[in-house]
Amino acid sequence: MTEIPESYDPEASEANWRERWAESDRYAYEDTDAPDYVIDTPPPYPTGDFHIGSALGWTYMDFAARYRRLRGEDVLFPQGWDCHGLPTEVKVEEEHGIHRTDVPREQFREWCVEHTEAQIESMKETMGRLGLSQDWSHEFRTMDPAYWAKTQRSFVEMSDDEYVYRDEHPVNWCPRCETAIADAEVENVDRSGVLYTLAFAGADERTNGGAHDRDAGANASNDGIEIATTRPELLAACVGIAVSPDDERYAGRVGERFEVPVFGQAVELFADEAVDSEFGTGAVMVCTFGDKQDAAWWTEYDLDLRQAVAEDGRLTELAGEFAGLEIADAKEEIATALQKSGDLVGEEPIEQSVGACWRCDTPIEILSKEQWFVRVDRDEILDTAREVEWIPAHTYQRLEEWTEGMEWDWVISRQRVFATPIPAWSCADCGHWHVADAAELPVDPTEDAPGIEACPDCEASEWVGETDVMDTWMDSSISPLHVSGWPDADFEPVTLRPQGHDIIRTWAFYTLLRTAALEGEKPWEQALIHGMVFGADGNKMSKSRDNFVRPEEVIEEHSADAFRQAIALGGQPGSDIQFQPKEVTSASRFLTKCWNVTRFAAGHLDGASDAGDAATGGVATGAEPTYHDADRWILSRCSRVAEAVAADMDAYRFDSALRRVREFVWEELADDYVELVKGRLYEGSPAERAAARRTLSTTLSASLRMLAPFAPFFAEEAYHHLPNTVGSVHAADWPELEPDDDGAARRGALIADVASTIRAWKSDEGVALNAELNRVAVYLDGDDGTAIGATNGGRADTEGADADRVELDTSDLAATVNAPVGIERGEPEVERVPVGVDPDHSVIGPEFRDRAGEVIGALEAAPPEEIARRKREAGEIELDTGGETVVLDGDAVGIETEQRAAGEEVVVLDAAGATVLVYP
RNA sequence: GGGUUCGUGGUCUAGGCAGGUUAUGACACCUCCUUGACAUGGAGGAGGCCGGCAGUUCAAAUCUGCCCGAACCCA
Repeated sequence: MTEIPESYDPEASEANWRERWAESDRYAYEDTDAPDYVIDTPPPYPTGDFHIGSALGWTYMDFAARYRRLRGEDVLFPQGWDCHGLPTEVKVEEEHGIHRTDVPREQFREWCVEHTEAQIESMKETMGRLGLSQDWSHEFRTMDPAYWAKTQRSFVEMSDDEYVYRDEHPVNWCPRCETAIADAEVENVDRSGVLYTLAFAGADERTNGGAHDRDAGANASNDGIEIATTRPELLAACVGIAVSPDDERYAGRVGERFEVPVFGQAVELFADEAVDSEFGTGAVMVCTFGDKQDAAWWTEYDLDLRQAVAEDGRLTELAGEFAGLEIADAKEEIATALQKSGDLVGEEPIEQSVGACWRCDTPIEILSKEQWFVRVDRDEILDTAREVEWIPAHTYQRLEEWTEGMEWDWVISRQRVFATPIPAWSCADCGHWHVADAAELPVDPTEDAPGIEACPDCEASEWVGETDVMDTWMDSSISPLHVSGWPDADFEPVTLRPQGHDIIRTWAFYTLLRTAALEGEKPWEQALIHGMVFGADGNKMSKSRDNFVRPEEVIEEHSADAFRQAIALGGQPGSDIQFQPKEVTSASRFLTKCWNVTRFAAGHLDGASDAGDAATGGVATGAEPTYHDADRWILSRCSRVAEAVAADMDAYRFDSALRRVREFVWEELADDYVELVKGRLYEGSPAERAAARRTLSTTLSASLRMLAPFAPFFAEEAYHHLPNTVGSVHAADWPELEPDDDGAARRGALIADVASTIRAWKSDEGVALNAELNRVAVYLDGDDGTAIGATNGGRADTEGADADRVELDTSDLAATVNAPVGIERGEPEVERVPVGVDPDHSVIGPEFRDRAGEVIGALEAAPPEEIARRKREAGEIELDTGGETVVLDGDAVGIETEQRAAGEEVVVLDAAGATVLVYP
């Protein structure tokens, strides 16, 4: 007998399989004729931390990947890394105690690469521990030249197609990172600020902006105006004042000019719908630029450009004596100056929402800069997005809302180092921009010369390489293209994009934009959008809340397989899930249960030549099996369960799929079937033992294969211990069992239920479960007798049903309950006392419509024995309802009975479909 | 302010699109049981105005409207 340990040791087993899988190419994509299933796996930013939220997304992908392999599809589950970005630069600066400008760009890049490689290793370690089955031969890193050559290629193509252009335009600017950032990288944060009310004096037409002439106001023909602002530090950038056109306070004053206090430039009042007259005084100052609204007005009203904030977040020369101050200090000093000059007329605290850099939380400024942009074609993006199947469907609306709100084109240039170089040069003489040719890529224009000599505009031949680099989303948003072999291979949408709902507006959005622009195609067939993971207290996991759980901790305490199941059962994909340690506990108990069943089965199957091949259900060489109803029943159940689980998996309902597998294995296979066949396995004839063995082998093998996507380590371990299996469970096929005849399955189900009813009764009575009983008699109920007789075709009459009852095979049942079992005809020799009625609402409701309530009331009010008598004698039931007589078909009413034994020696039990008399 | 999702025993969750038996399961709790795979087991029990109010309907956890509450996204 094969050594099969008494208990399952997940730690040893998982370590073992992890190693063996790593050595094999088990999960490698094989380009065969089978349908492809290609996952556009998220390339995470290599922070070094693969947290529980990531684990959620990746276990979903792994469930799908493993399931599809069992279905025989060619699965490509690659893994990429979105390497470029500021956080790495900052880390490297810290590690080496330098500023990035202190060393050559090439040196700095090298350090970033080294750092990133270490972070990637750490995350791969966690991925391995979780049992993820990526195909590492398809790993990609956006920092590798082979990859960023593709990013550059996409830039060049989009430049040729005029999606990419260079222009001066207001952009979001992070003063700390000192780079432009895209709308998607701006997050609104709530903070308390101060709302200042400032007095602007009326200004004479002749007054000239910039002159510090406080007397100008005094001579002006118009009155002053009070405006409200939270940003007095931007006064130097003030280029206008706006009011609502409906605001009566300012009726007729549009066009008047005012003098900006302290700084003295003159600005004009204009009216615009966008002004909220409820806010402050109803008059707001317009700066270049306080916010996006200012930028919009700047364009619409052709206002001056006064840039008061520099790239480093300090005030410019425009701010005169305040130049060089940082925003916060400038705010205070200018407020003080306003107070001194008497122009500060009010201050009050206010809660406001300000845009901040999502990487460092620093409030952003809007600066007008010459940058590279990608044109945002909202219609094209949404048309593309609508071709994708979004799971769940409502996640599309997130994308739609975001897309429709896009006002600015996507700024893709970044003033950083560790990123994909923008493949362009400018002419030193005339400033003409030359974008690289596709054949030159990859290229670093800070080091390489362009492929052309003379400037096509001015014939000069001195070129300045672009030092700006690309937004990292330019790298990651071509991931489906990269994965499918672009640009060498023709692009076809990949199967699945799995990602969290938090990056719909970024990764999903940009990928749709880029695939549509480059290939005129949708990037993927399906987008599976998952939720976030919350801690035990119901809040989003965070270190500060101390509700943080690391996947490694859970794996160490229980196992990766238990963790994966807990994730699957946490809720349906798409919803946020709360991490439940109790689900992990429950999952590891299930594994113990499975282990014990496997151990039991292995003991009976080992060396048994009649057990068949579990993997294929192939023909065995030993005794020809004689199947019992119990065998046919569990085979039929197993077949149905495999179909239902597959349907769930196809719909990405991992929660439901795993629940089905568990219920089947635990309740039906272990609790019922195994109990039913023990007798046969121990002391049956060779033929009936062979049937039990083969059935056990088939159903257990099928169960392990269904469990394999969720608990890959356990399934592999158990599968290897199960005799007659060949190779890895992960290389097996999805269970497809011959559907058995319905009648036998129903008879088996009845036997299982009777056994379980008697087991429950024994337990209740405090009788040992293997205690011998004198005799058991099973009386089939009318309805189920009919159902069981279905093999005879049509509705069974008494004879048919009886004939079938004789066929009901009781040997398994007898062995299980440890008593001779008889199938009896007719009614049991016991008192059946009607105790209630069970009206069929779906019949009575539609028939009697608004009188249904009365009918049911009358039914329930009448004595049950009377109803039962009428039903029995007439086949229909006459009832008085409020003076009116109605007639019900007898079939519309079930009679609830309690059954009492005539003699004291008999116990009457109700099973589903039968009445069971136990003679103890 | 706009959008989306969600409110089901103590906790978490299924069911809701296609209205119709006793509302699913897990964890915790209580009682009983060592039987030849398993006490990390088995059998049973208690615990629910399915957020609230209206409406539609013979019939609502399920459909509709409003309200209350929560989370996320956007402004």
